[in-house]
Amino acid sequence: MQDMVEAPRLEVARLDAGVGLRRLACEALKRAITQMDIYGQAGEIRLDERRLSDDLGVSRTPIREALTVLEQEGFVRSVPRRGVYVVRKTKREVLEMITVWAAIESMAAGLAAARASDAELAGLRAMFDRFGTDPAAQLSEYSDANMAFHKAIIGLGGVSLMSELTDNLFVHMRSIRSVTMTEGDRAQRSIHDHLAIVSALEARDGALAERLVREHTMKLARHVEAHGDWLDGGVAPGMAAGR
Amino acid sequence: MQDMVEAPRLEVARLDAGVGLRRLACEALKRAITQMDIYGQAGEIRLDERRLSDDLGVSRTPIREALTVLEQEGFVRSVPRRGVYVVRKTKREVLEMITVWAAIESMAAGLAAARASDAELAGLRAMFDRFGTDPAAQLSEYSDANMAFHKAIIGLGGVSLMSELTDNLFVHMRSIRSVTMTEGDRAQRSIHDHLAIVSALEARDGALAERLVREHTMKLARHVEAHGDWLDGGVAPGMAAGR
DNA sequence: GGTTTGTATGTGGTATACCAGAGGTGCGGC
DNA sequence: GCCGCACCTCTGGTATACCACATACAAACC
Repeated sequence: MQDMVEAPRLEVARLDAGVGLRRLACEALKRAITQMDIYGQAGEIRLDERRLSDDLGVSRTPIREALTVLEQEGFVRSVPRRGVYVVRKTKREVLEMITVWAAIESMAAGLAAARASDAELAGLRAMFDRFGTDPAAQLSEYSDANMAFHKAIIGLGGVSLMSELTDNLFVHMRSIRSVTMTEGDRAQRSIHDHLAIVSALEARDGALAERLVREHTMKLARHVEAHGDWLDGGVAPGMAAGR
Repeated sequence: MQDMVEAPRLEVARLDAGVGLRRLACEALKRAITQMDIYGQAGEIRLDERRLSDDLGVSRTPIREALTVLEQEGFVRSVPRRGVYVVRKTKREVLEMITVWAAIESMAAGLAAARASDAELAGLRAMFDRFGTDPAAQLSEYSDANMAFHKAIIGLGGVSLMSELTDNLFVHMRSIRSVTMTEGDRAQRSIHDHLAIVSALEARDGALAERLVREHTMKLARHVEAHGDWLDGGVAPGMAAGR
């Protein structure tokens, strides 16, 4: 107004007050649940509200709100007057999640072929250089890279709702990644599929990309169909050996 | 025990004890929000927790939990220390919902072609006889029938997760059905598309059913793209004339 | 007269107290 | 010794009280 020269302003960091304990508690609980090997131990895993509020140092109210959110997202199940239990996904539910994932990601791939920029596709291809072509080395690390790849494709679709929906699915899938990584050459073939998908996207062949993505993901579904029986009541294979 | 004849028991409605006030409040609020014409009025629609708890006759705690659920489902937005507001979907968000819907339902149609029984498909075709072939008569009723048809297809896919996810989407879509029903012959063409989809399913042509469903739904997306500008800040057309 | 600051009010966030129902355990009767 | 009932305890559900923050209005000072 009075001049072009700005008065020397104190650049404070805008500390986001009001983030609320609910969000904090929710994230803490989700982290705790996802990194806990749910399938490693037998018996129902019950969450005690009072115990949680003691451990986290907040009252029961934010805990309850966080548990409500987690229940909506499918991580826990609250049975009235009994308590809230960590849910163990059944094989059928895992297969359903993979199917929905396939549906969404395949459409996202079709959209990405049309609207993604060349630079974005180049970035997608660059993801492979980051961890090399020997995925058998660090399975867990490869698992994360795998997830990142699929997330990236969905993001390239440009429909943020797809990213939101699949984010939840991926968090669920992460807890059963032990089954997705067995059979060492599966990872190798997975890489091959991924490269073919990137090539289809670069060729702007939406229909092909769509088909490849769907077939790739449904391949995982068939794998779980064949080797995922331990989900229904058994114990995770290889989990006893430790993380 | 003592006899086969049962003592005359009072069949009370089993006022769902244990379901909790949270569920009750949640459903009441969702009903109130969905049947309120969100786009008819200008300005932010704020929900006062104390007012709601007074009106519903329960304390603020179940109200807050219900609002948390509704926020997760995308009906309201809670900004800290300010209040909770009813969300108005932007045109972009509506388009995203339709896109996700198309992705899920098309895959469901492909699955349905393979796994639905003949009887189920016959029931699907029977849905058209229920309200005749003149959908222009009662638009709102046709809208519901339309939704029911698409829900049925998704149900026939056999993946219950798809039904759960799209149920939320459909509830959101319901509140903007005014735009989906404009252009009288759109409904006519919609019926035509639906019949073609049923025929493809009956022919067990999964790929065709998949393509038809996706094209049909994306037709709606293009319609919204063309005529849905009032979503971003305007007032719903035809809403002023009254319900 | 305009801007700034202080205060008051209202609203969401949190904590806590109370209530009700579901299991578990112990005691008594059979 | 075994079964059943009653009481107790533990836990989730609900209500309410309190607190912190945000906004708006008003007054005072520049």
